[in-house]
Amino acid sequence: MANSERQLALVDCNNFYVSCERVFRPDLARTPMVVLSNNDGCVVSRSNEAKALGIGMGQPWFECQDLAHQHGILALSSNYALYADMSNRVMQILGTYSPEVEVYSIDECFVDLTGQAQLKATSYAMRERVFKWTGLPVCVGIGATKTLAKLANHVAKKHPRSQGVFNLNDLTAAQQQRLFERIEVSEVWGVGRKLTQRLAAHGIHTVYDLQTAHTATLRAEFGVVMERTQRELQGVACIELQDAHADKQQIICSRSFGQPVVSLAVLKDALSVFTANAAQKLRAQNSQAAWVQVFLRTNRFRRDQAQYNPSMSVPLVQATNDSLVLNRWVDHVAGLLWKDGYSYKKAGVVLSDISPTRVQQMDWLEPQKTADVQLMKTIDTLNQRFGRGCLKISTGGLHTQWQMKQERKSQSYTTDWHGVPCV
DNA sequence: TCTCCGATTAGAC
DNA sequence: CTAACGGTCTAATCGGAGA
Repeated sequence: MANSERQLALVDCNNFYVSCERVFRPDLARTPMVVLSNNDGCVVSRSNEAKALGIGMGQPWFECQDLAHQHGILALSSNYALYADMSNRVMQILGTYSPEVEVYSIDECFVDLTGQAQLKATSYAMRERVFKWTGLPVCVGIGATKTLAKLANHVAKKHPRSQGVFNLNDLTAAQQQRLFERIEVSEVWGVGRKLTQRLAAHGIHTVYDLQTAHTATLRAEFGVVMERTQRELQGVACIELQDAHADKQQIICSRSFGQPVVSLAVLKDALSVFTANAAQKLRAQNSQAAWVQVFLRTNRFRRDQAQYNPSMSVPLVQATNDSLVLNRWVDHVAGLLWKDGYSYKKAGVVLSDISPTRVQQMDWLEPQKTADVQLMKTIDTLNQRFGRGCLKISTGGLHTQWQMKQERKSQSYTTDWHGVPCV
């Protein structure tokens, strides 16, 4: 097809968390293995061997016990410090291939290769360099739009013959049609479980069906998002690359508890740690929040237990990023929400109505306090140097019952000297 | 009836 | 022995309250 087409690559690491673990444990290269979510709850990354054995993405780990014992599947707790560090290395390498890149997630990056002289050679070289320098396998999908690049990446991953690189722009219209007729619509970026069902009700089952569906009807039934997706599948870019990473509009810190929480003191302890984390993220992007929400959750999977999932928001008179101020509100709200007699499984703090710290809402009644700004800076600096949680606001982290289970964590090979053999 | 805005939903990973 | 099921974020859309 036309060489005027945009050549947008999506580079995606294969089985990212598992692959990161294997870099430092080459002996596990053929072991069926998975990485678990927080609390060792669900499977969030699977080796090819684990996939082949039928372990599902997002499956609760306890459901896999039989299979795991039968086949000796290894499960590791997630080690985010390690994955973040490996991710940075990959992104840095990819950044050398184009000035136009968007780090889309921890293991994915869009790279605009339009106009590259040796496109094919470059794509393979990119892949080989990442592998050589980090030990991580990646696949490269290329298309004229982000949605097509994602789809191309799926093809590259699925078909070994592609050798890890697939360019949709190399296909004729007829070849593309035949390919799209064979890919389920659920593989399309933005089409999840619910939409797959609703699309099926309209006779749309394959990528080709969606690509060629009647646009006005699609728009009327499914809204703008689906129309954009269709346009993107047709090669019309509707979703632009985002250069700088925008400030977050909302910051959440929530966690499921290792043990159910049944006392207000323990809940407040957990919430104060969540608040400190959330506030630190806020300060890291030089923002302040004017809206604080607290929520509690009982265990929704326990049909036998009474359910209570309250949440409450408070608007602040003055936006702040001060952990102590925020924590006073969180603490207060927690007291209002709390009811004895329930077994709480999860809680969280949400900061929103976020603005840059420069913009200060004037308040006649309560003059702005600046004394604590220095204190917060000191806390952030110390925590950064000595590890998060080394310094915390007075009430947080004294109880341990609520803390999450992580019984299978690997060492932080790249970021932490502790546990690294000295010889 | 319209508009605004908080709550809910759906999706990604 | 039983029970065990993640965390953060965005954008669109829904729907109730008040104008």
